[in-house]
Amino acid sequence: MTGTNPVLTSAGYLLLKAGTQFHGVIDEALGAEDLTGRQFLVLTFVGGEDQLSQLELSRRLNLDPTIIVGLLDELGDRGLVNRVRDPADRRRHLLELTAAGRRAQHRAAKAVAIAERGFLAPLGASDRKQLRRFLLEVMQSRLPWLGDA
Amino acid sequence: MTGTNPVLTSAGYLLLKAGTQFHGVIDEALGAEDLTGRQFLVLTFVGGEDQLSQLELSRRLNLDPTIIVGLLDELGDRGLVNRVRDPADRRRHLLELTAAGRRAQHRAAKAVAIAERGFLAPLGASDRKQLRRFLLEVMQSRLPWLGDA
DNA sequence: TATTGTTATACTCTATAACTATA
DNA sequence: TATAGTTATAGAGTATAACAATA
Repeated sequence: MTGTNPVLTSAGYLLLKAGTQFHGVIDEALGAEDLTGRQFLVLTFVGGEDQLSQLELSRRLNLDPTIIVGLLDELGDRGLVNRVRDPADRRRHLLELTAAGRRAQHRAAKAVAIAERGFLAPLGASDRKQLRRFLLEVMQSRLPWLGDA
Repeated sequence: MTGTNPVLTSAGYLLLKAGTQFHGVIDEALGAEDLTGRQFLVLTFVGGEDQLSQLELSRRLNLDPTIIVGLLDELGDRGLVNRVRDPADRRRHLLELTAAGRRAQHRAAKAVAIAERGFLAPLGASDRKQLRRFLLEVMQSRLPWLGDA
């Protein structure tokens, strides 16, 4: 197709489309665990190193704090996440995974990894690694909690 | 940060975040042209090689046909796009850019290219090119109208 | 007086269904 | 009878503002 506008083969446009399409792929892959991509990220962040408050979680997910409430309500009802009052500052809720939450996160992470493999299948293993390095390079300054992973 | 979950440094997660963040960057860059990213893509597709109907446009943008209506109404009111009845099938509207529409698309494309440069600034020129090749490889089968650009 | 989390409300966006005109 | 485009409506998702409890 000779006349395709350069915009439509630019890295930026392809990045946008890859992002949205991969989002769909993820949500589908997580359907078996009855999780959305967003819920999976909540589990992942809550299960991470630093014990997060709701406000800190909202910043990492780039979501309004009011949205976090409903997310945690549901994951709490399903017995995957607990809210614990911070004894040092009783306004804050510290978040932690239950044992079931940890198991669900692990299963979901496997499903996501497989989906990612499938999505990137047109690339060979070393190209996939290099793509990851490029993206890490680009995003490092924009995702401060990555540190220098 | 030693304990960062591998999910958060995976190609897939970084792809998602890069996509959403770049979306924000684009919308901001296009603010000067008073266009959203979506409107810019409409102009770009309509200005492209094949003369599209609204239905075909909705497929390329992956948007419901009912959403296209409002988009074209506004871009039409602003004198950037025209709807022309297809003489061969009078149910269809063929879309075309006005002269002003073509100028707006060109200006916007420049702004977007600059924004993309900024977004990918952590990468050198040859890494940017390679990133684009990787993304093209991955997305080629998912964006059929790219052909083998 | 400021901050964390919560609730209620309003707004935006999208999906669904029904309609017109063409085929 | 099916399709392209349109309109109206309802639903989902989000942002805004106000509130209770802590600091």
